[in-house]
Amino acid sequence: MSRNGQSSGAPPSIWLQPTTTARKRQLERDAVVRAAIAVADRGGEVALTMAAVARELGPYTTMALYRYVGSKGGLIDLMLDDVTGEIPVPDSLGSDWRAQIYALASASWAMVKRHIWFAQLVHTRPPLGPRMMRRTEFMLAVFTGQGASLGDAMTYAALLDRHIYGSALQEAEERAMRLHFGIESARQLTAAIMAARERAAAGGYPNLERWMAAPSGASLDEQFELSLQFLLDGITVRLSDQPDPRR
Amino acid sequence: MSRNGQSSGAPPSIWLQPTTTARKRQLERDAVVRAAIAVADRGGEVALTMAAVARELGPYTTMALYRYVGSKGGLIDLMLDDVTGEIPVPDSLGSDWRAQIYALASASWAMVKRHIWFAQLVHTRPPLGPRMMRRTEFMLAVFTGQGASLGDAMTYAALLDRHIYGSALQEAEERAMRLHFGIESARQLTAAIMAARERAAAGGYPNLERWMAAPSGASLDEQFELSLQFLLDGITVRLSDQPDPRR
DNA sequence: CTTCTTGCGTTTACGCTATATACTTTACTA
DNA sequence: TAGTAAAGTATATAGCGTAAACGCAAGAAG
Repeated sequence: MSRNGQSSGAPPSIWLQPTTTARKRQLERDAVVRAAIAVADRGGEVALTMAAVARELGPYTTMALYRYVGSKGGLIDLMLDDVTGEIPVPDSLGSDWRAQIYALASASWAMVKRHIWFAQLVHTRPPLGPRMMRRTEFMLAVFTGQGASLGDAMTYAALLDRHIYGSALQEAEERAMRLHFGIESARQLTAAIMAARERAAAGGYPNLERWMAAPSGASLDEQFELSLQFLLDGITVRLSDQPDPRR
Repeated sequence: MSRNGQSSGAPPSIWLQPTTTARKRQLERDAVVRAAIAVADRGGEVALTMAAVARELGPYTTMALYRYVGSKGGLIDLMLDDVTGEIPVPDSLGSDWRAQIYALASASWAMVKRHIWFAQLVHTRPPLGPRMMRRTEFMLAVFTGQGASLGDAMTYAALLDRHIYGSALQEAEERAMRLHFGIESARQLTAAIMAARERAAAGGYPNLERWMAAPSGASLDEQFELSLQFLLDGITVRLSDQPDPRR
């Protein structure tokens, strides 16, 4: 009943399985992952189907993919880890912890904007890929290097990731909604906005209506930056409250 | 081709359609929504299928639901708005803006913890429900009342919601993963953790491995609280930098 | 009281998804 | 050259959302 190592249950996370025996022609796996990324970059999470990936690869059937990625979940694991590799992670700790963390967060933000599907999928799989672990390890090293306990370090790392991926999710879903709803043409867009605005007016929401009439405020990039600084400020205070920079 | 009002395109958001003519026996809609919420509360997003909702209602077929909610998307709209109604929103502005926003954020957090599916679904639909609009309107009123521009007010509101829903998403997905992977029994859980930990050790991630060996740090509730305070601190500074509390 | 209309709920059907299983084909190795 | 292990295909299944057509029951109109 069980397919391998793990005692039983259900699909046991591709990271926990032995590396594919890789006997004869290991020219694929990477190609499959690359094709899947291309498909998802183009159409987001909804477009990522096994059939679409096979089509992207050319002369292959859907089932051929299963030889290389085990399941769709496994493919997603590989995709997530692959693009996480686009984020540069320093090899050693620098003198300015905040600058290093800021750079990591910014690079992460740039990556998730390139790959709109990332934020939609990252929450659905355990983050056990080597590059994802390396990235987390770096953050932990930075914070513990500043005297934080391991628990606090993980708290800070999680808090920053939540912000990065949360912001990306917002952008991704907005884009998806714009595609998926009938809002291709500008005419339909304004029509939809006007209808929503009327609802706001009728319901007695003056501020909301005013905003819908003329959406204003920081761009998502600026919002990202702003919140990031808020969070880094908070972490800074907590780190300096630390009894003593130890180890 | 088009079903009603809106010129064309695709499912035009249930909020923008005329309220159902409500001629003969309008005993349902609410019952459908309640049943759907019950189903999703139990099994999360993945369990929310039209068939499951019909089964929950008892003697109805799947297709019967479509008379009342138009589509699955429409049902989700109604569910999201319904539970948003569980968040108390003050009728007027108090003297302590931070306390009011804090209370709203805390109540929102409590709600999304009760309804694990909320964070998974809120990003997939435009937030046009009356109760969602009312909640947003209140936040805008608070911040503009403190002298913020409308754009800044929306920025702050969005930033807080991102944190609330992002935190909820993390909790929801962790729970979903625990259910969906073979981690029903404690034995399997520890086995999975140990395997992951070995990967961390092999990869040379000492901090990560140490943390996996003995996960520590703030609970998700404490993390939520911590980040919330960071964000409120940041907003406070920005509000007090405002030239003058106007209007 | 009878006929007409209207809308509820069901039935049937379609296209799409992931993927288990069994098969054929290919290519390297002994 | 024969044997074998892997690559890729064909087929089939269960579940999903939902379009379309239908039977039926209840209120309105004559």
